[in-house]
Amino acid sequence: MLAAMNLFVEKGIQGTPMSAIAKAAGTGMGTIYNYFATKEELINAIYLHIKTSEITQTLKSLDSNSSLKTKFLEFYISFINFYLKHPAGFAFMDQMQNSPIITEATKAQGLNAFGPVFELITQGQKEGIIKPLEMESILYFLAGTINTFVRWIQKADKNTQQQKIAAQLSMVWDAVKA
Amino acid sequence: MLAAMNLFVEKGIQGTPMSAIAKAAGTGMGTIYNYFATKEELINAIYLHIKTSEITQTLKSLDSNSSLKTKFLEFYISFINFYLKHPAGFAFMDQMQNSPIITEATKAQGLNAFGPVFELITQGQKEGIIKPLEMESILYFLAGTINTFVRWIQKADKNTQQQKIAAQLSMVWDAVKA
Amino acid sequence: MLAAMNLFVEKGIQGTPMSAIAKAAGTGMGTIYNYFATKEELINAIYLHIKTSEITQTLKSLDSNSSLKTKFLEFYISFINFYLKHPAGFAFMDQMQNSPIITEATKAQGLNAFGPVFELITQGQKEGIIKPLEMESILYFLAGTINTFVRWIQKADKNTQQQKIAAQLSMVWDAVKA
Amino acid sequence: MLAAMNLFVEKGIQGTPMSAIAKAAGTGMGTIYNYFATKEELINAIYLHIKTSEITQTLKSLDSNSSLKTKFLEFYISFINFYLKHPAGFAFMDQMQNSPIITEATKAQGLNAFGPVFELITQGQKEGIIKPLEMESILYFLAGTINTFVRWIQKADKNTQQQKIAAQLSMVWDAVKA
DNA sequence: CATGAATGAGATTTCATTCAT
DNA sequence: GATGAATGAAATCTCATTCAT
Repeated sequence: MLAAMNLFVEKGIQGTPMSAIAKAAGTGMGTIYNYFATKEELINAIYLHIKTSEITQTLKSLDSNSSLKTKFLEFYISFINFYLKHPAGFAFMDQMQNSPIITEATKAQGLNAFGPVFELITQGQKEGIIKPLEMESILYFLAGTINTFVRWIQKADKNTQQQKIAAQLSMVWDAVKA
Repeated sequence: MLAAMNLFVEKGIQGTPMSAIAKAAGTGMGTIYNYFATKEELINAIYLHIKTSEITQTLKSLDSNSSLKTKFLEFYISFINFYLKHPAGFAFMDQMQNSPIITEATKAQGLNAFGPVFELITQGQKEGIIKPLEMESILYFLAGTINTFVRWIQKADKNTQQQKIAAQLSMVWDAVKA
Repeated sequence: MLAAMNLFVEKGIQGTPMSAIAKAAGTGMGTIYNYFATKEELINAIYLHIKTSEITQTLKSLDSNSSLKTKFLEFYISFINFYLKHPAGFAFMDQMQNSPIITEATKAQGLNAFGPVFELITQGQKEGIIKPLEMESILYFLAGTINTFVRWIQKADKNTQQQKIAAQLSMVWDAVKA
Repeated sequence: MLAAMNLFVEKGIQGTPMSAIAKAAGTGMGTIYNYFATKEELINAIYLHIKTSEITQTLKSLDSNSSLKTKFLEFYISFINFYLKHPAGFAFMDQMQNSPIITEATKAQGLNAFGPVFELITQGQKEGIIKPLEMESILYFLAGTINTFVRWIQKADKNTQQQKIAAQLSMVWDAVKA
């Protein structure tokens, strides 16, 4: 899966034959097909793996004693850091986000992992700290900002990253705070 | 180009042979190749056409007498409405956003059209109305929010659209306002 | 189709890749697929072509002034001669007779051409010359005898063919005559 | 072998992977290869097994006190009944009859078992009851009629089978009788 | 002796592009 | 300038067979 992901990112889905994946992974092509019935199934598996890791990793770095605002921002930063640490994973997800290859079932499974984010926002709304808008409204808003932000700072000078993140956080928090 | 775009959206780039485009467009395959040297060139042309229309159309609906905040929000709404009116165009751009098929040259050309948005934001910053952040920081932020927002409300109930847009605007404005 | 048939007979269906057919036919592989959507469709087309020729050719050699018995035997001989003249065609049909590749539709179409044989036998039954059995009973009987007979004498010494045919006819006629 | 035969009949040789046979037989793939060196060897073994059973079973039902004509017809009926009782076996043989997979050696071995039929016909010829034609001429004739006949009545209404068999016997006997 | 994961050669099919008409 | 039949490289996927366990 790792070999496949890297190739998909580098050459595109289309530009990566299964034979190339097998070679990069050091196996035979048939072996891949023993685990993933089709190329699409392999792609979905990678998607789900990243989507799940995304949350799992992010949750680890959460300090449960912080204030809600701090927790929220930590969460947001965590996501950004996750993708900065895994640029290939980000590029893969970016490419796949709207691809018809990712099935609805996979997307639904991927969403499952996001329960903790729901809770945090709901809690903030109860406390009157976060705007009392529809959950989806807020989630899609945040997702959109993370996506373009990461795409941008990946290409930017490392020295300015902290400053850019601060700017981003200021916009994000003002956007959602009540 | 229209026939091609609709097919690309419906069946995917991969799933749309040039022969299908020719048939849908009511011409021969050779004719397409008289105007676009390759399939990729055709795709880039469509991309650029939409990107340009996006701005052209949006500028039309701008009332130059409004306050800066109103202008800004009108701009934002305009973008949303443009894509709501052209769902195939949106789906196409969404699909192509991170595709290696779109060349850097095309992307750069697409950016050219965005001069008026630059000016508006710069003006707002001078007046102390908009956060004094890097231009790109703000632009990517806005672009990200528009993208996921449109994708979401396209699928949503038409009756709730206005309310969702209002919610979105409240977040967007709070995010960028000084 | 001719190139394909010869290869199918020589190497078997399985043992004949489309690339080999293309090469033998002096075309590109894609060209074959412009006329036959799949390998199976090509095989069905060959089957139908032979089945149709079988009757067309046979009918030509029929003397309409002969007695019914003579006509019947001429018919029978004609079939045999057709296949002796086209051994590859025979081998192909022999191979395909019970193959699941040949669709029911193709078989039904192939049967259409056999109207004249039906008529001849019906006529013979009316005249009390041929056993008053079910039409299918007689047809399958005859078909079975032709099949194994041709397969046999193809391998046999040419000098004894006439004698073998005479023996066969004596059995066939005794079998069906009233 | 039984599991393999049933799958071959149902899905075709081509459509039956060794893994499917192993699963259906409740063993591992390797185990099959301990008994049959290749898939083709397995197929030849099945062929030979059926060919041998065909005669063995048929001989059992023979009444040695009957007249030669009766014996002959009993033989013929016996073959038909054997295949009606083993439709999968028939379908398998039908499919394999002219397949290049069955080796000449296997075919020759299969023929060995047919000694008793030879004798019966030779005896009939000596007694002047059966046409004094070449042995092969008669055998191929009979084989052909059995083949198409069984294929036909397998699909037919069970109630009419006896009547169809009677019709068939009348043709067969008239064909071979002196 | 049984097992079944691993293998990769090879088969079918697609489709961007060309070019004679 | 328009056309679409011809092309063949290249992609996905299958499966007989092996062999370490």
